[in-house]
Amino acid sequence: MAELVIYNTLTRREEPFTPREPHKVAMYACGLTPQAPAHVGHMRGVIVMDIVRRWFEQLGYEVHFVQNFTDIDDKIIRRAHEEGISTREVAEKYSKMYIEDAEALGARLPHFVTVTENMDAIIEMVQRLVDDGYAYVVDGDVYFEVNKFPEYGKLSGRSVEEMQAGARIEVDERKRNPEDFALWKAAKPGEPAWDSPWGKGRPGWHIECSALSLRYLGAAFDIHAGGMDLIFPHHENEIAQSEAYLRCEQPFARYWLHWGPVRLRQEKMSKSTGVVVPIRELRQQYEPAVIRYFLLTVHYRTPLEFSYERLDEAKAALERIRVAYQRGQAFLRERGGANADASVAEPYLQQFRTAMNHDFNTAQALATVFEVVRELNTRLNTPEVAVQPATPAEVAGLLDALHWMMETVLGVPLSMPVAAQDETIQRLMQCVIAWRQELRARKLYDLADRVRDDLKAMGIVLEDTPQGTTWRIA
RNA sequence: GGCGCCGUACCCAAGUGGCUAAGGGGAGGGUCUGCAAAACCCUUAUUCGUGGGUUCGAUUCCCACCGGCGCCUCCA
Repeated sequence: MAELVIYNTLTRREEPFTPREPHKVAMYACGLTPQAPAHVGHMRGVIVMDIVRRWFEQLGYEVHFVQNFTDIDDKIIRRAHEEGISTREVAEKYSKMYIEDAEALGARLPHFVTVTENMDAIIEMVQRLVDDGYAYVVDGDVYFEVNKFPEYGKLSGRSVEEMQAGARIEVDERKRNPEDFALWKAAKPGEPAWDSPWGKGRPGWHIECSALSLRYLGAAFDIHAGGMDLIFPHHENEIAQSEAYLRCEQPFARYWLHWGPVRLRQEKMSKSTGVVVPIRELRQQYEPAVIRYFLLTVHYRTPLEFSYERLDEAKAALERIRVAYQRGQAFLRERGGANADASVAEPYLQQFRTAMNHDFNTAQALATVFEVVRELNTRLNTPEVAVQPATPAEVAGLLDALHWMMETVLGVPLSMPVAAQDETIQRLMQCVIAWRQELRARKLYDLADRVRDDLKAMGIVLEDTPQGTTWRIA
């Protein structure tokens, strides 16, 4: 079987994946600052990482997946003022919302860690950077000195000189170089603050990810991930401070994985510009499985243009997969179960694995899913004519394959929405279908069609087949 | 100004130095059906932004140009 290949931002190449420790994967994703409701762009990261962890597990790895909440920073402080609650309450409120959204989309949760619970690790890290001469203290602030780290710029592919040429930021006079960044910020009056060797203050923006990932995963961990917009300066700074902290004896992280932005009307979805579709609102309009499917239709590094048309397409495509799956299940109910025969499904499983092994190419993997759907439908369609009439064993094998691809790997449920599973509704539908059958038998087609039309208007689809009438919620 | 990405059919979107350029949505035709729906079959890119170059051969590699986007400031 082909081995897993991952695109590594650090080398700008696809590389075969080799774990730090056999059979184990340690991975870290930069989480968010919980200070506003999450939008579709955030959820793309959630889904990408969920797929990555699931695929590693299928390959037999034990995965330790850590993600942070930056639960104290300037934006949280501002938000707390606006809402008239504490910074802690702000962080808890929006973290909770984020977790609910992630779970609704079928993501298994990472091991969440926060800044405020790990202040000791951060202070210890900053202290060593000061002691080793990588950082300097000014009026209670601590800055990392970029010039002390010769490899600065290796991730984003830029040099300090290039950046200075186009610098647009107002330079803090107290910094030795314009590119130096804060590891620790002295508290202003009234701000939440923690004791440190440099006085009361709080961590700078980048240090938390370094301190938390190294504390929970150790040096040279396998995967460090985030949105592409974090490559510079966030991840560049993380590498500098982390590898300086490790005294340049070990790399910080081994594979850097970045997913592409979600755009809306040709512009990146971003809180700062207000160009945003909150996932909360979208969940009112689309089944979470459809949203998840939509996010998987494009390779994770490609920018994804959000649109309701695309969501509707995703809905139709997912429905096609689900209807085939249900037909197969109905066939097995009628013909009796059988030990699954995987021989028909095997070539498709191979193809699917190849796609996933090629940098988690879900778009390509989905093409294989549809080939299984066609195989299944073809066999179920033509019982007498078929060269290869469907056997329960083969159908069971194809259904197993479909289930594994969609639910186990891609995390998209094949079952219909819960209403269809309600027992009362099921009995009711049986009655309605029986009545309508009677109307059809008496050739009262106008009435039979009215029943079907009325149900359609309610979102219930009736389909008459040679085996009887089926129904589903559209 | 610097660094980088992208441009594949009506729409979305994989992909490869050379076999028929995946798949989905949509549209048209057919089979089946009381009619629908679903499903299946056929049709929808002699061609992969434009112009050069490398090569026996390029959509795929290189250069230029045109168009779109991201980062360089908080950002997932």
